[in-house]
Amino acid sequence: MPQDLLTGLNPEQLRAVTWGRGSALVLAGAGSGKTRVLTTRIAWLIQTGQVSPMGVLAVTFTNKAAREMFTRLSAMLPINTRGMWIGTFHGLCNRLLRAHHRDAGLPQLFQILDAQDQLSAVKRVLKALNVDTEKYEPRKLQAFINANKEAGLRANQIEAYDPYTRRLIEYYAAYDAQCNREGVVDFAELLLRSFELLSRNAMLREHYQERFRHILVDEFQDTSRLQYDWLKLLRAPSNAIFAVGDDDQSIYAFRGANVANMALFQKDMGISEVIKLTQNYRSYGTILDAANAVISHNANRLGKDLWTDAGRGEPIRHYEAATDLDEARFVVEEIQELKREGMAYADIAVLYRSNAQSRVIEHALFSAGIPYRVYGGLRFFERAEIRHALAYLRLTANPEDDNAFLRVVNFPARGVGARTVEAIDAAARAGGVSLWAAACAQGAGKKGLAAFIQLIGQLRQETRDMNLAEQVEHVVARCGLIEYYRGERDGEDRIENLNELTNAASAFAAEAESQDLADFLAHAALEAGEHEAQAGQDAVQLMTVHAAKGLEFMAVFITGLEEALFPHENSLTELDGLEEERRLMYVAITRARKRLYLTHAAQRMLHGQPRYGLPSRFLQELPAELVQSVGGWRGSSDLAPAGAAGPGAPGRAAALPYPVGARVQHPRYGEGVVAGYQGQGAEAEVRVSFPRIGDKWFILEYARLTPC
DNA sequence: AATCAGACCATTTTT
DNA sequence: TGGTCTGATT
Repeated sequence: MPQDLLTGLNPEQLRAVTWGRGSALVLAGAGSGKTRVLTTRIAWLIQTGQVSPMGVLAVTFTNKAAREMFTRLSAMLPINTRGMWIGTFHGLCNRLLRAHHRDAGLPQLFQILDAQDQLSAVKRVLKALNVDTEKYEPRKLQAFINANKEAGLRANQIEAYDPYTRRLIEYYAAYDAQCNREGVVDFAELLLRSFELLSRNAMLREHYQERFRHILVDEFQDTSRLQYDWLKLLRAPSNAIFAVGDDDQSIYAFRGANVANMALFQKDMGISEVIKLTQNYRSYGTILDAANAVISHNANRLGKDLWTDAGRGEPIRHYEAATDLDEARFVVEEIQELKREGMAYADIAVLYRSNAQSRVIEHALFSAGIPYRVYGGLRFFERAEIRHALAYLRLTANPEDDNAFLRVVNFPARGVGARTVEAIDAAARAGGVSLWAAACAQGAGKKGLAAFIQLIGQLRQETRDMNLAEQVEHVVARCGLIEYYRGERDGEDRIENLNELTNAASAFAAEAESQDLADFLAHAALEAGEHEAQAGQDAVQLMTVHAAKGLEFMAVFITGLEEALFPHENSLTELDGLEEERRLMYVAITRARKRLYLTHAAQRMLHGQPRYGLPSRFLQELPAELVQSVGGWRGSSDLAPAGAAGPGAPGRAAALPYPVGARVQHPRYGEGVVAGYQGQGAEAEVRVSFPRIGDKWFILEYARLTPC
């Protein structure tokens, strides 16, 4: 009964869950029970008979969030949630396009290109057109295509005012033509194609509009222009969209996310009043105050402050490291202390702005014998051996798949060299046929190629009557990859992964109740799998701040809080870049439940060069009373940064007007940090590092520096 | 076909 | 600094 569902909700949550007046925008702060609200609302709508399970469309950004929703919903309602339309934008579009492939102009078994596949497809297009890839870089073209598709634009809809862009448009068109020819779609195409399908086909559109009485959107601040338009297309005027998001956690603008959709949504739907979830169930007061203080420096906000009734908690700890090594040492020592106090390693996260920062910390953790896990490596379905195996599988399903063909025609090596492939490619282009067809036409003579053609044909035959897991197992066993990796030095792991692929297939078959190879391949593309996980192991979590979004930890270290690093220097030249960096800081702070450490290093090795950074402005934006300094190199004389003791440095530190790392003011360049000294006596020079300007050398005697 | 040296580059990346 | 990519070498 409804009371059961609704007990334990706070007034804000209750209001959101039982919202009854059309579309709603819910501003859900970090840790405010957003997922709970979303799933409870779905359950409530169903339980009160306002909608049938089939009348709900719930959209998320990640597979993880979608799974979470399924799980919670199953726990709340005695219904079979399997057939419900809950999923990622891409997953749901895939579903839509499979169901209406004919109307969408796609083959029934269309393949999905992931980012890597797409890049190789782009390269092939450029090669076929004889384009100078120095001038038109494949990656740039890929980004151009995706950005435009995500804005809802086909090649012929883009306006160009310069010849360079006109060329890009031309290549975009050629790329789309190639994809159509090969029956493949990239990620952005899934969305654009289904958007076009629905906008062109009124019958279909009305059918789904009629069906989805309630549309619910998670992480609404991350929707792109096209995703928002897609949602609007699916909504009949009489139906409601329930959008949940947090503008303060919008950190993916660089990937096409458009926070402005939140304001636009209010306007489009005539929403006069935003529902705000501001009670936080994750962190102590001090941490929330810090988060509120930092984010209050942003100008363009819908506006909300988080609060808790959990009490103040501990102060935030700030450590000023001399160097990145010192920072890592501090992190390790504190982790050891936390462990001694009884905290599990897995409850501790070390966050950083960019991946390059992980190495020093990893090294320190490794040396100390502390188990750790780094997010952000290759995921299961992205590994080379898995992609090879999938390519064989794709060829058994559809030999015309040129991407797959090229990937494995000579892997493992079977004597099909570049010349042969070149010839096949030329023949295919001349005849307007697939590489497979061209290979079959001329393959008889060439030994290796004949073997390949025979192998694929054989695999095709043999797997015809097998179930999914058997197919995968058979292809993996027979395609020659196992033998190849057996001969490799570190091939055992790869063989293990290949065997794991069979398990992945049976797990998929069970979960999705599908024995369809195409479904499995789509799954592999859409859900690349867990990040390098050793699940169950008690290990410290290392990740970028981006990767930490949505997660929480008892203790969090935010490292590298230096100007030019966090906020990142590149962001300062981007439109609203600094605000996005600040939101990133906000996300980072709100990951911590109990204890939060902030660290920065006066000197850090970057690209093989020492860099001297000022403390991040975000540190200054924190109210001093929330932060407790836990020491650092300034406080103890034995921790001078490496730069001070190098060859050429003056013999006696006392003779120096400023210690290395001191903040100084220059009349021309502004505020900087003393980075080092060189030379003696009258020739002594001082190096000062200025943010955004770089390092400058001054003759010590004449340098117009003042301490600050 | 595989290995190696040198060039080049270096924010973040749910799908 | 170190990872990746390319082109030359064997």
